[in-house]
Amino acid sequence: MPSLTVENYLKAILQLAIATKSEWVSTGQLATTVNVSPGTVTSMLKTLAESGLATYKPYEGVSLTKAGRTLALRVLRRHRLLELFLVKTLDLTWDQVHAEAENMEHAVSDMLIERIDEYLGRPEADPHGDPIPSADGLMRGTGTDAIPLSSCPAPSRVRIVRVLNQQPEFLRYLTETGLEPGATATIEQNSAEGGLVSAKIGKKIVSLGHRAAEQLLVETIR
Amino acid sequence: MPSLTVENYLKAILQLAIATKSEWVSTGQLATTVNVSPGTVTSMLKTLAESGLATYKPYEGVSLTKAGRTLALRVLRRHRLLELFLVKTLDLTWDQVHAEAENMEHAVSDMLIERIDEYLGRPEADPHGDPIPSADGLMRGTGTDAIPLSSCPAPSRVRIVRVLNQQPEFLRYLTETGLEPGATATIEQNSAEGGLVSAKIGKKIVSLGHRAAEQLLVETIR
DNA sequence: CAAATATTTTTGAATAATCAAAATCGCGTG
DNA sequence: CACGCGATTTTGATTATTCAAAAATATTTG
Repeated sequence: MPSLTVENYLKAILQLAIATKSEWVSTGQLATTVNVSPGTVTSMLKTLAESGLATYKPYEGVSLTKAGRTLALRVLRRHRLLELFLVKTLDLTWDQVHAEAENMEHAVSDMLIERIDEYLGRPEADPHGDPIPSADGLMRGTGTDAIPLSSCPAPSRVRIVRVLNQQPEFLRYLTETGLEPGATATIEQNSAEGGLVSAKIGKKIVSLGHRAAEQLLVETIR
Repeated sequence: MPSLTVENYLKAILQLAIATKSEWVSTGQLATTVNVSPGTVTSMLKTLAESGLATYKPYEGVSLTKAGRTLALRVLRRHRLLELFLVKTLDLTWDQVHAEAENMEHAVSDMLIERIDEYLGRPEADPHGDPIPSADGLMRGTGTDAIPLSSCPAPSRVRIVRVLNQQPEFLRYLTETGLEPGATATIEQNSAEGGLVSAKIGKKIVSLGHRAAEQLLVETIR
């Protein structure tokens, strides 16, 4: 069984690969997200390569092998099901569950995860709208036609489907302003120059900088 | 924060101290329950002593300090609340939850445990009848007047309150025979010579060897 | 009470994960 | 195309946890 550390590296590689839309991930990126020094990453990459979990090309980067990807998806699945489970059973808020699931994801059995999946009715996404990989190791619809709020044309109506940033402060801000997955809003203004988007949500108008708006994926409706 | 390993040693010391009704625990006992070699235990005991979590006397054994005991009780509390939580929310059986909680107990925050405690209505015991230490670090009523089934006089009526052995096979056997906490039974026979106890539970008569009957704590009723 | 036995500690070594700092590599610019 | 800078890898060490086997200490027994 892979150690907690290995699981974390694999998960980080997968998530970076998805975020950057590139199969290969650099040592530096990994060092930052796993929060260790670059040298540590290098030696871990050799270990992963030896275990057949990743392909490592010095000075190039890493990519996951089939086995590595499967493992990483399993970790992600555990993480996301746990998040949703905690929200549903204990009413934790979506800004609390990420950190909690981060620890628990390495400590739960497949059997428990299966039970949770069943209990939750085989959900497709976690509280942030992130897709939950299926038990057979497939990443499901990555919010197929979802686009960043930052790139929505000025007069349009959208539904928020996913939030990419998991920082508690950010999430709490979204809750305050009503910008949660499932909510619908009308884009009133979107100026590239000013770098901000204004949307009417309920009766209020909310403005967000593009930096923040990029973290919200939405679907256009009607 | 104490490592997972340290937490496990502390928990084991506490449980052995309780089980043997002696403050001091020997290196050998610990080695067996933690499942490492005796030499490993010796070195860990020095570490625990240095951290102020235990008092170590070479060739004598260890005992927990106030700080060590508090920490150990917190681990036990997490373990037992998790067990009950899994049974209540996901319908796991009592023979499944021990192993699961064993892993999870090191990966959940105090906040989560508090939520679980609240959700469960501040329970006093886990599914095996083991008392749940309180949030302020006190071990509550250890089944005060409970005695081993093996020492129950022949004609008497008892209620099962606690099961000391957590092995899944044993627990499943108890479930099959109906010998679960809360159940009541009538002792029909108890012979020291034959080393077995027979009890009528519902309409059936169940016989148990003394070895097994020692693992069941009961209260005399009526 | 001394020899045999059991328990505990010491010793020497291994593994996993990490760091800081030195050495190396690769690429863009003048 | 050489130079230099930023990214990456190496090197040398450290910490935590573990083991097996040797040495030391306790305990039991004849």
